[in-house]
Amino acid sequence: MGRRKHPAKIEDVARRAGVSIMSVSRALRGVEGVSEAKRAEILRIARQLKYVPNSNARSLAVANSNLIGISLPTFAGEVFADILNGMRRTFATAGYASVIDTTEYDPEAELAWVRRLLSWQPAGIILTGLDHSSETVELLKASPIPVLEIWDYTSEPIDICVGIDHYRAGQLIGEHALSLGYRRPGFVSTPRGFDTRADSRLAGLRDVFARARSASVLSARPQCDSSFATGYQGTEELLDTGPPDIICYLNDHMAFGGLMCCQARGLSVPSDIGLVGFNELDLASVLPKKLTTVRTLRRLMGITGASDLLARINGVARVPAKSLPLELIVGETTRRQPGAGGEV
Amino acid sequence: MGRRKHPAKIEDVARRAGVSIMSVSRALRGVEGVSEAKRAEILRIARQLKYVPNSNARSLAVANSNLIGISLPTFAGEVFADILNGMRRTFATAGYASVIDTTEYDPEAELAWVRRLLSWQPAGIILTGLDHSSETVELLKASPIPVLEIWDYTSEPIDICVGIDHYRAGQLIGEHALSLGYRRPGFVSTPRGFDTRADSRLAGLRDVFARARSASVLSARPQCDSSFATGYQGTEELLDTGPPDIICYLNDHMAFGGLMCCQARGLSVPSDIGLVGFNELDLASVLPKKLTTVRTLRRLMGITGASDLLARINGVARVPAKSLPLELIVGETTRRQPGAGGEV
DNA sequence: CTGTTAGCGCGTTCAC
DNA sequence: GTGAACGCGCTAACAG
Repeated sequence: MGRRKHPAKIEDVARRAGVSIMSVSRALRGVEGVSEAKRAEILRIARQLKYVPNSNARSLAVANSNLIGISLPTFAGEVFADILNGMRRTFATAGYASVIDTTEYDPEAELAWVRRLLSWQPAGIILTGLDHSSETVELLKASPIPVLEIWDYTSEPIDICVGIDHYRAGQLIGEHALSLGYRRPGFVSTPRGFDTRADSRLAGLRDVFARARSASVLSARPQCDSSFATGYQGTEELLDTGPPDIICYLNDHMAFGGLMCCQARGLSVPSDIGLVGFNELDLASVLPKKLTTVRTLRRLMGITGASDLLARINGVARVPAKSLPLELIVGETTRRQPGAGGEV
Repeated sequence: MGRRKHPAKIEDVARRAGVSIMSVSRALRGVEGVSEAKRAEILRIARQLKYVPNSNARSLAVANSNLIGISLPTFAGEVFADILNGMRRTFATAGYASVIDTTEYDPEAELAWVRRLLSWQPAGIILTGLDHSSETVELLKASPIPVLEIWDYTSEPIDICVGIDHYRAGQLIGEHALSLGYRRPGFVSTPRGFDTRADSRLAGLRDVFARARSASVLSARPQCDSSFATGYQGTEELLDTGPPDIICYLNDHMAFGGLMCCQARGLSVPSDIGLVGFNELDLASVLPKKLTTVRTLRRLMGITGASDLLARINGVARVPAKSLPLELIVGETTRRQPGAGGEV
C-alpha cells in the first residue's frame, strides 16, 4: 500500500459511491436525510479509502469548532497535570477536544500561543493564572470566545475564573506558624517574578508576621532543574544565613528536599525546625513523617472550571468567579504545641 | 470595548486601509510586493483592529501546516515531560507548533486522537511506544505525513523511531542483580498490559534469571493513584508472599515508595533487601541513599526524535530507527559485593 | 430522501 | 507595486 500524495476527499468518496457530495457529508456526520442503505455503503467506502475529513475546511464552513485551547505554565509536576485531568475529562465527555501548550512562565510565550489559538477559532480558551501581557488581555476581551482563568483567583477576571486565593494561603500558613510559637520564618521558592502565585503566598506570609511584629521572612530562591534539588539547596542557603525556625516551601516536593537537607545536617524536625509544604502532593502518602501542608482541590478545580466554561460556551451570559476552599493539613513536620522559642 | 460577534477578517483590514486584500495578505506575511509605507500602515491597522488570521482558511488554501501532533500516554511523571521538552524546544526553534493529547495507555483513545490529528493535516505526527491499534497503523501508513514513534525501540517502525530497548534494560538489571548474588527477584509495576514497556523489561529480567536457573521473578501490580503509593503497596505484597531478596520497580518513584515501605518494616537496604529503580528521576538527587537505577536519556531522545522528524518533513526519504544507550547507575540500594545468600 | 448553489477566509495565479 | 479572479474542502440553505 503506497502512501498517496493527496489524502482522499469527500468528493472521492462520493464518486466512488455514485452519490452526491452532500449525501456523503450527511452520512459521515450522522445527520438525517440519507437512506440507511446508502449510509452504510458510504461509510464502507469511506473506511476503505481511509477518508479523514478536513477539519480546516469544516471549521471554515461552519465558523466554529469543538476545540478548547489550554495554556499551562509547565507540564512538570502534579499540580497542572491534576487540574488538566479534571478539565479534560469534563471536556471529553462533552465532545470537545483540547489542545495544550506550555509557556514556561513567560507571558510573551502565552501571547504567542493565544494568537495561534485564536487563529483556530476555538470554542473556548483557558489560561493559567492572572499574569498575562496586556496585549493578551486586550485580544481576548475583544473576542467573543469564552475565556477561563484557572488556578489563581480574582474577582475581576477576563471572563470567568476558578482558582484559589494564594495570598490567603500564605496567611493561613503564617497564622498557623505563629500560633505554634514559630518566630523566624523562611520561604523557599523559585526566582522572583517567575511564579506570581508563589509571590502572593510569600506576601500573605510576610503580612501575617509583620502584623505580629515578628522577624521578617527570609527567602531563598535558588534556580535548580528539579523541585527536590531547589528545596534542598534553598534550605541550605537559609540555614547558612540567619537560621529560621520554620521554613515554608513552594510545594511538597521542595519541602521534601528540605527535609532531606535537614536530615543530612542532623537537624531534627520539628523540634529543631518546622517545615511546611504546599499542595498535598502524592509523595506525601508514603513519607514516614506526615508533612504539614495545604490541601488544594486541583482536580475539582479542573472540573469546576471546565463546567463553567462549557456553560459560557452554551450561552450562559455570565458565570461568577469562584474561589475554592483551602485546608491546612497539620502534619508532623511542625510542632504540635506552642514552643519555648517564642521571644528572642 | 464590546466583544465583536465576528472577528476582523483580512477584508476588514483592507477596506480600512484603502487597499486590496492581497496587499494586506502580503504585508502580514512579510513577503515582497508592498511598498514600505503601505506595509507599515497595514500593520498598524491590523493591530488596531486586533486582526488574527484564520488558520483554517490559510491551511485550506495552502494545503499544509506547521503543526506537529503529539500523542503521549500521560502527562503524569517526569518521563514524558522530559521527552516532550526536548521535542518541543526543537520544534519551536524550527517554527513548528505542537498540539498534544494523552491516551492514558488506551490504544482506542490514541486512534481517536490520530484521526483528529490527520483531519488537521499536520506536518508530522508523534506517537509514544509501539502499541497501536491496527487501524492507527493502517491510517498512518496510508498517509504521506511523517510519523515518529518514540520511547520504545523497534527496527521496523511505521516510519521513523527513536527509543530505548526496554527488554535489554530488563536484562541489564537482571544481570547486575545476578552478579551481586541476588537470587529471589521481585518486580513491582502497574497492571499487566497497561504499559507494554514495563512488560518488556519484566520479560528481560525473567529471561536472565531463567537462564541462570534461579527462582522465577515474583511480580506485584497494584493499582494506586500515585507511583509512590504503588511502589509502597507492591512492596508490601511481595514481602508478604514470598519475600524476594531484590525488588525492581517500574521507575524511581515506585522504588522510593518501596524504600519507605522497607524502612517502615525495619528492613535495612541493601543488606536485607536490594532495590532497583528506573529512569534516574529528579527525586534521586536529594535522597540520602543513592538509588540503583537505569539512566535513560529522555531529553536527548526528544531532541533526536524531533530532529529526525524534521528531516523527514523537509524531504529526507528515509531516516533509520535509533536505539539510545542505557546506563546502569550503581547506587547504594544494592549490595556492592556478591552476597552470601547465593545458594539456598 | 437527494442534489444544486453559494460562500466560509485566505493564498495562488495572472493580469495590469 | 498592485489588484481581480479562482479555488482549497466542506456545509448551510435551498430546490427537486
